[in-house]
Amino acid sequence: MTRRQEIMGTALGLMRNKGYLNTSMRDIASSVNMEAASLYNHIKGKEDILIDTCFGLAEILEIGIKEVNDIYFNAAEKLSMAIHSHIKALTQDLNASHLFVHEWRHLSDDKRAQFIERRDLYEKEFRDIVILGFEEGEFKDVDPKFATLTILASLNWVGEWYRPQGEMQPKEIAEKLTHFILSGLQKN
Amino acid sequence: MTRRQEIMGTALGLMRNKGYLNTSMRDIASSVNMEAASLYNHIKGKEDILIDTCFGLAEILEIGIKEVNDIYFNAAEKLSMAIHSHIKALTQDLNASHLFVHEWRHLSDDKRAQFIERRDLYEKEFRDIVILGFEEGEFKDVDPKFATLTILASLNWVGEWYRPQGEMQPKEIAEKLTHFILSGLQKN
DNA sequence: TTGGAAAACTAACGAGTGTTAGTTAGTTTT
DNA sequence: AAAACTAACTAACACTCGTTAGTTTTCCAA
Repeated sequence: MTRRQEIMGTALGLMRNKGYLNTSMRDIASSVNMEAASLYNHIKGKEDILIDTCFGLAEILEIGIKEVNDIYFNAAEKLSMAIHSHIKALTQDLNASHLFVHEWRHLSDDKRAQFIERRDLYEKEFRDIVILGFEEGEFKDVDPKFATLTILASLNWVGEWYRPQGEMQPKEIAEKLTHFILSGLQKN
Repeated sequence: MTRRQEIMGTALGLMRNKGYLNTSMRDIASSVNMEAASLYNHIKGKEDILIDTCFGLAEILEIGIKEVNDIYFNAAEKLSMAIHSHIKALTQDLNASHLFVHEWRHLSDDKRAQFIERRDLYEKEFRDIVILGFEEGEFKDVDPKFATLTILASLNWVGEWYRPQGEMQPKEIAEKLTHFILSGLQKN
């Protein structure tokens, strides 16, 4: 592991605990036993951490959804695989997920605009699955925009309560979410 | 409207746009055309804004869920009313909702502990409805904890995309959410 | 063994932070 | 008329922030 990766990893942990703005370069530095100024031999600046993390996770998610839309045909199957891919990516690194879900707001204006654009595109890929399901006659005639936002809210919230040492593992979480989203709470 | 309310309202708007930590007392002051120091004639400090807002909304939500659990009997009906109450409270003041959903993390340690306690209690009231539904034989045998977290994630996310001037109004949103949560996406 | 890059250091800059102290003008109460 | 209160002000305190400049140490390939 390079020093850069060590710094990044430590920074992400701090930022998940205290928030991006509340984590100072001096906090990060002392956590890896160096001075704040020395960090600049490895990273360009504080925002680098946020940028790398947010866009890194965005890319993983994009690759995941594209794979799903390439390989599978049935909408329910697609949705299931998309949920599995999303949950796998989010639970892989909870520190990174926190930045991706919560702290992207603190990106500088242009980077934030780029991030939102890619986020909207990802949302659209999800929405297309919902629409496909309706066209196939498998899904109800719901408002696709509304349904997609609701689904993604549920998925992203997993990062808030999932614990790697807990009893529910990513695969099981994804299965339960898929079932819940497809068939709801009510019997019959 | 008192000067205090004016300051609070303005501060909440700024904090929703820029985040709590990124909003300085000087920002707030200049938005109400006074000096930062003068704010202290009306509020005790910056955290006052966060405390008042978070606990104020918490109380509204608590009253709502208690009313639901007092009046209604059927689990599906209870859930529907709880969702309506929650969405009504959240959409009433989007600026306050943002602080309630996102910025409570920046409360000082003891206040944050109090907040989490009340949040967990509210969650439990919701969970009891899910459990009741299963006992009544109306709901599926889902993991109540998991289901409740997923439901609340969907509800809280509404504050991110709801626009008062948009076409979907709180009542309709609540209805759609209820239907989605009860019966899911899939036909049959 | 040595030259040079990599990686650490110290010191400082300039800006911004929440908050307090002390003061003043205007209004209300006694 | 005197006292008290309200709400604004200026000035400053005591920090913290991200970052840069310049310097020294570490370490590895030639």
